[in-house]
Amino acid sequence: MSKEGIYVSEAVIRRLPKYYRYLDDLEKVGIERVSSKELSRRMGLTASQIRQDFNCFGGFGQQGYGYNVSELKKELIKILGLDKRYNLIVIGAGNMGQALANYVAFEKEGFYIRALFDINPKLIGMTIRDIKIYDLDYLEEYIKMNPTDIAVITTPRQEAQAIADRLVTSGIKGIWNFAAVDIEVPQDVVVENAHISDSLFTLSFKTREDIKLI
Amino acid sequence: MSKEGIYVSEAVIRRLPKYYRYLDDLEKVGIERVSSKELSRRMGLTASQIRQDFNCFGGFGQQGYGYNVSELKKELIKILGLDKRYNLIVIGAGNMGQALANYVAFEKEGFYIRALFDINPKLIGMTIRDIKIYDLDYLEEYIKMNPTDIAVITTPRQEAQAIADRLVTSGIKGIWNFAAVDIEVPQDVVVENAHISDSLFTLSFKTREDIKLI
DNA sequence: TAGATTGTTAATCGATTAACAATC
DNA sequence: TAGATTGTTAATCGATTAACAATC
Repeated sequence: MSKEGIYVSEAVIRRLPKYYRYLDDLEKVGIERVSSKELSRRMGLTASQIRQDFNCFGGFGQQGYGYNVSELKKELIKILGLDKRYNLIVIGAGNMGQALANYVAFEKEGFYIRALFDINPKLIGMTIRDIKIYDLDYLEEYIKMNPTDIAVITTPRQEAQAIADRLVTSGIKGIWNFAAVDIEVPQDVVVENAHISDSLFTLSFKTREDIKLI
Repeated sequence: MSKEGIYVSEAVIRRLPKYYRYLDDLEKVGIERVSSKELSRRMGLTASQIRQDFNCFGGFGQQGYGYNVSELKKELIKILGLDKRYNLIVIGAGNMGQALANYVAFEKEGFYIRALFDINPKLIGMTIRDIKIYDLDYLEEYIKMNPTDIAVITTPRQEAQAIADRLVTSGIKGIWNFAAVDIEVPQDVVVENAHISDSLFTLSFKTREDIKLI
């Protein structure tokens, strides 16, 4: 962990939440230690890969013993940034926006949805679990007054880029994008796509009987 | 396209829906032809990769011309299996299940949600856009009487594996899994995960300032 | 101590990129 | 025809896997 930063490939990043889930499960059933071999058996990865992945962030294991489950889980929490609290806003209070606002489990991990925004007059003023739905016009002013870490875009795809531009101008550095479109942002802004229709199309592709996966 | 099947890597598969989206956009703004170079500029891929990807499925282009947008889009529809209709059922009529049932756009691509299932007596009997919520006990009988292509799991994670087992026993071959857990199924059943909490954790990781992405 | 398992280096494998002949 | 761009082969790059010395 040099001071100049840790370099991590996308492939490793995608596996990190999965490690966290498995470690959490192991801890819940009371397992105290786990070897990379045992973890590889459970997760369907190779032991080599698991050790390589963890070693991006430092050596958390002990020769002859393996990894302490609780300790490793704690490390993963730190690595993923789940030891912090995040203020979220959701742009678009339709089906997906409301579903996210209703989903309480994110709070357990430190992600708090503080406000929703929409242009629909029928929605504006409503609350979901005490979370207010504001007029989209109020977006910039809201952000100015309320420090916000992550903005979630659940608008129709046509609106997504314009919203992203406004978010970027307002200083938002993390965008979780549910709109089925790739949005362009400056280098210092992180976009994570949750393209669920892409996921569905992938499934329909994989159910083709003439397709063999490599 | 040999009769023994097409072999496609996961990396290629993940790009297919993205190609489809971009081709759809190009068609919508009236662009008739596109070269791999132009498409690479728009999509942020290399032209080489685009040509390689398409050539998994056959040569759709023409030297000196490029690709005909509408034709290529049609090919992608066929490749992704979006020229067919799919009957879907959703297990779990909570936030996410209801949001999916309310999301009409999937129907335009051939995905029809036909029924929801839940154990909550307050939900059973309700309808969402004319889609009935059934008692989960009725799952097997429903599938027996109604040919179903894809089952969507939006239950709490603890229930997901048991549900998957029942779906597999009932002959379901495609599962779209929103539960934050990896489910085990026989080889001939396809699971596509929509692990949105993993996606959020990835975002929180990427917003760490000491992290450099490779 | 002996056995187990890590951290890490080296080897392999697969995916991406480059190059170019074929051809529209 | 000349220019453009594909389809495809070869070169490169990066990720995964294997191997093993270090050590608990």
